[in-house]
Amino acid sequence: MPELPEVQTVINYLSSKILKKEIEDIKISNNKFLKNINEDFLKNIVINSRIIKIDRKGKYILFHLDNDYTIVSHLRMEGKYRFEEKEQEFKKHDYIIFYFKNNSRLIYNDSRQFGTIHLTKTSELNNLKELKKLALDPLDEKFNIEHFFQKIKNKNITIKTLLLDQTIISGIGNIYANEILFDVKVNPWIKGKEIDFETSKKIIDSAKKILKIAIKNNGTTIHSYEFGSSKGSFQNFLKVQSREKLKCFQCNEIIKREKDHGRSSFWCPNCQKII
DNA sequence: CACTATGTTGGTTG
DNA sequence: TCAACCAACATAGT
Repeated sequence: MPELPEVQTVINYLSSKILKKEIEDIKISNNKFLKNINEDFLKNIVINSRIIKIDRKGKYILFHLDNDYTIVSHLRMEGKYRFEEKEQEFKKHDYIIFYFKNNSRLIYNDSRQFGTIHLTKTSELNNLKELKKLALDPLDEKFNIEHFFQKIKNKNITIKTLLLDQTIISGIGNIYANEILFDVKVNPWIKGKEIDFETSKKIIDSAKKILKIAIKNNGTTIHSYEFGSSKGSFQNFLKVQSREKLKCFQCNEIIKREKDHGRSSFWCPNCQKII
């Protein structure tokens, strides 16, 4: 489900619901999400604690507890959180339940079971292997275009695939990679080594712009992404993603779709020429 | 029914 | 080190 805008939307949603609530119990019906901990250890640390802050690094959600531990959650394709004020029917693929007082609860649901959960000391957060290797995301004020350019300039793989590499730039996934490249009129099949500094700057500027607008729209719901039970609205503004065989809004050319490293690239062959 | 697709990423292979 | 491929899994669409 999530790229940066969707993850940020989930964080905004949860922050309005669960901060400072005492966690009284956890029920886990599927252990496979727990990566560097077992169920007993997670329960030991989390029960009786409170989540005091929720933020993210790249697409990883960070639940900071009041006891110097942080839960690190990645939603991968289908992970979802929802908060319930009052008990309701469980849904298929509800796998982890955090119980607060008054029967309110936070539920983690993940139909494809790809999601991951790590637990680490907050002070050692940046030593976690998964976070350590992540690049900054383009909305981070410390994001450095020169650094980005250095990482792509010798690469013999496509700019589309490079934008998906979280060690080069974090937060971008398939939808926004396609949309950003359309926005800057760069063909997705151009190799990293063919991109000059000016173009890489344009790409980053566009990434900032598009990710911000997408956050304002609560993300993009194409298949199943939702926060709580609400959906995003950025799908109404997509220019190429999921528009195969439809006319380009800019020039009426037919939008193409082809796989690049197993992921669908969508582009307008007229607007996005090969250099 | 068989086959392909899907907002991800890690491990393996050459 | 780099790039290609496949795996994890459920579900919807052709």
